[in-house]
Amino acid sequence: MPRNPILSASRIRTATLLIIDRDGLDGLSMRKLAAELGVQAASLYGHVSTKDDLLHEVAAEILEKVDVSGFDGGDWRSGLRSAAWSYRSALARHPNIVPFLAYGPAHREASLRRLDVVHGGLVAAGWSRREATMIAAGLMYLVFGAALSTFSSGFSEDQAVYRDRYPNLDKAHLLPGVAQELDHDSFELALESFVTGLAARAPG
Amino acid sequence: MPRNPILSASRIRTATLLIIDRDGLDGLSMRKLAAELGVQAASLYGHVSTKDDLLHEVAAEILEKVDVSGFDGGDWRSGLRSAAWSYRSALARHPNIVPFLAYGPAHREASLRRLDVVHGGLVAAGWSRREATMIAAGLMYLVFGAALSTFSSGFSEDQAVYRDRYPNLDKAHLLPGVAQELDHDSFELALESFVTGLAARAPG
DNA sequence: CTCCTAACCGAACGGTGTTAGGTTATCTAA
DNA sequence: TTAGATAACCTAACACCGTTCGGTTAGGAG
Repeated sequence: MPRNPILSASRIRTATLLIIDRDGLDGLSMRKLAAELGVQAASLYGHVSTKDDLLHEVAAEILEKVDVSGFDGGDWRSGLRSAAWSYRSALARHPNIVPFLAYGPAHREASLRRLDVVHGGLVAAGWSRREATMIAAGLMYLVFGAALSTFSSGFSEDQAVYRDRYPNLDKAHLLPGVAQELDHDSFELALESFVTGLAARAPG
Repeated sequence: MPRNPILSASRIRTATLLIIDRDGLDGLSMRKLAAELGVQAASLYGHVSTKDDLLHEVAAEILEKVDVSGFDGGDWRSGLRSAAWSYRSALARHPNIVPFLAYGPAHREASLRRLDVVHGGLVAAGWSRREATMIAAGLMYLVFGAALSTFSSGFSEDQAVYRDRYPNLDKAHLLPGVAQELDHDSFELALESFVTGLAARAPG
């Protein structure tokens, strides 16, 4: 093999995610990514077919960390809960890539594989195949919705603007520290309500 | 006034949405938009400050159609339900813009105004301010999550690929016609479960 | 009839993703 | 030891992008 490479698909993915986390999705360009790796932009194309493709690979890597093993033992409620929290924490770690994930999250290989496990667990618990599909879909709604409509990000504009304009709205979320806790508790409430509501019509 | 204008902010917004619906978010460029309006790209900047700004205006126009008036009379359950369905139908009409909406949906003027109404309705029904905030957040999770993780879009690749790979997954969603119905029913199940679960811990 | 000015245009700037073709360093084979 | 092969990177360019600058022009106001 001629010359030992300084680039690799994995190193490129890592640098990509680093830039996205630091500079946002719009802050990522192939030239900047190349510079980060000490290389010219064109060199990246020996390891990556396309910027879009690279982003999909990074997305897959993130979703690969989602753990649905909580579904194997125990009842479907705790399985659903642990899968949801695992999804949430995986996405919350890289909030800037979520708008990209919005291009069809349900169709990703890594996501489908996990949904398949969830589906299997639900059917094993007595739900019909169709119900299982719909419950899994509801899980995705919650997880991806929570990932992108967090209150905590970018709410720091001018608090005075909000004060008078929305008389009913709780202003607690304007404080950065509180916002994060509110995000967490809101997700918990939504998830628990979802599971409780499901249990009300559960089989067996 | 010299010369009667062929451009207007409203006409530009309409054409923008038309292109997004037809060609997707990536298919929108200022030059193409100008061509659609029979004009040069530079001319747009007399009516629009920035492409990003234009997209936000279009987003606002879409969200402006969301109706939360169902919250005024009746109990909080039906209010929540009607608001959720109104959100869903507004977003489902323009799925291609959803990835853009993912950049901080909770922070939009139009969205905040509606959330304020929802919040007020919940507090009037006896929920605490904090609970009301969290329930409204849960509503957003469901609505935006459903808007972007629909099963129905772009699932037509090669059905044979899916057949064997995900043994548990219900294959019903592979049929385009069924997919849309499945989306609808999944959202309904998630929403109803959410409301039912909430009711289990309702005040008054 | 003249002037003013809003509305649009032509051309350009810096930046983007991507490709074609050239260079170089190392490994293999003679 | 040397010749050739080739993987890995680079230089230069393409077409396109959002955006700005300085004209041009059409119509209403005096």
